[in-house]
Amino acid sequence: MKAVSPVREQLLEHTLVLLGTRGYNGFSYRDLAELVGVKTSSIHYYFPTKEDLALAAVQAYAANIGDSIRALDANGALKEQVEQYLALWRKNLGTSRVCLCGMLASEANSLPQNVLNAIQNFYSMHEAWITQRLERAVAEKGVKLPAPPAAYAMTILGALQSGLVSARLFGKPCRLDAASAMLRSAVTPEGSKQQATEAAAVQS
Amino acid sequence: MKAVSPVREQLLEHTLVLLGTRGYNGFSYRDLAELVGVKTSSIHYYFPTKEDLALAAVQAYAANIGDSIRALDANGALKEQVEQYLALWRKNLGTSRVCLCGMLASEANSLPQNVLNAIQNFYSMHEAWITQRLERAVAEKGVKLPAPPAAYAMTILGALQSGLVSARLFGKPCRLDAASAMLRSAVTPEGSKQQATEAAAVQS
DNA sequence: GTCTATAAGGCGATAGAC
DNA sequence: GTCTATCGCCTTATAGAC
Repeated sequence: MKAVSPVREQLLEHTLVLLGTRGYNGFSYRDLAELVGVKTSSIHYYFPTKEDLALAAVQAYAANIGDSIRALDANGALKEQVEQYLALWRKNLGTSRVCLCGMLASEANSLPQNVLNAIQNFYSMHEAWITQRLERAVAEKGVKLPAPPAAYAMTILGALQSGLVSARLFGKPCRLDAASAMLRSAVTPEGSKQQATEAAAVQS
Repeated sequence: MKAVSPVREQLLEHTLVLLGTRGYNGFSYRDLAELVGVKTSSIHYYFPTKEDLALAAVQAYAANIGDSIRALDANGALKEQVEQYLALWRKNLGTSRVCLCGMLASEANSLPQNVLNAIQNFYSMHEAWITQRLERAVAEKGVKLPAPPAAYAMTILGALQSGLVSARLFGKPCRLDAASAMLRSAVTPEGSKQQATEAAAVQS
């Protein structure tokens, strides 16, 4: 059991929020210091450079979400797994935050390679998870997909990422629904698809 | 025929590049001034504040893409229209740029409402265009979509936006292909779908 | 570990000469 | 229209006291 610094924890926690709301180029050590109630020099004690801070934030975020996703595997049913996975995405709605890795991915040109690698891992983890569920849906339920599982997983992840961004842009949480419905209906056999497609209808 | 300032044009042109590569918080008046070969004070002459510059950039970008999209309507065939539309997206590949409006959408918390409104219009224009093509595909070719046209259009636009971001993140242009294939196959009747789905296969 | 103090430079923006 | 000069503030980062 490793000792943890509560200040370091708070710095990391608030960095997750700042990165999700404003992005890497959108916040400063001063912003973070004021949120935590320390001086900027204290941040440098834990995270010598801003890039170090970003790397730690991405790793903490990915580890956190990774744990949540692995926890879903405990429950057997495919539909429930997907439903809980989508609930993880919905948690961002109404918070003016988007996925931290989606945010930083769009700032790729401002970030060092080690941070980009960590973001790539996050993307790959999600795509692998979705791909597996799609393959199970095909094998167990005879579902017909409009594309191969890996390719379809990529578009679904992209649609979810963009869904959060556009939900925030328009101030309409329902803008995530279309992407959610896409994954949901992909693991639902033809017969029982009625409710899913109706839920996917988006009011303009 | 309104007289145009060549300096203003150059400023706008380079701003489109800077916004697409680094984002709103990722470049400065100094960066822009050096690219154009003027002093920063000259930028303020044309665009008093950075927000003015961003608004003009979004409007120019949207007008430009809007013209390109409306030009597609001249050709009749649905498949060719979609192919040319996808070619517009592919133009970003290999340039380290993503869609300017996708980029700024992820920086929404740093932007004033009038800029956000312009970005929303850009999104709505794309979704309306895609929706119309999907509806035509359904009506004329009896295509079966996995979701209602408007909802499916939203996910496709999101997948394209995210496709550019992830293609740049991974340095793999093929990461846009899955999203492209999705729209392509949506306007292709069942029988002739063979090539489309094969093209969508993405190597990890 | 946290602070004060400061370095060294970048930021958007403005005044006023030419 | 474009420049020089400058303002006031913010930025990341470091040195060294406590």
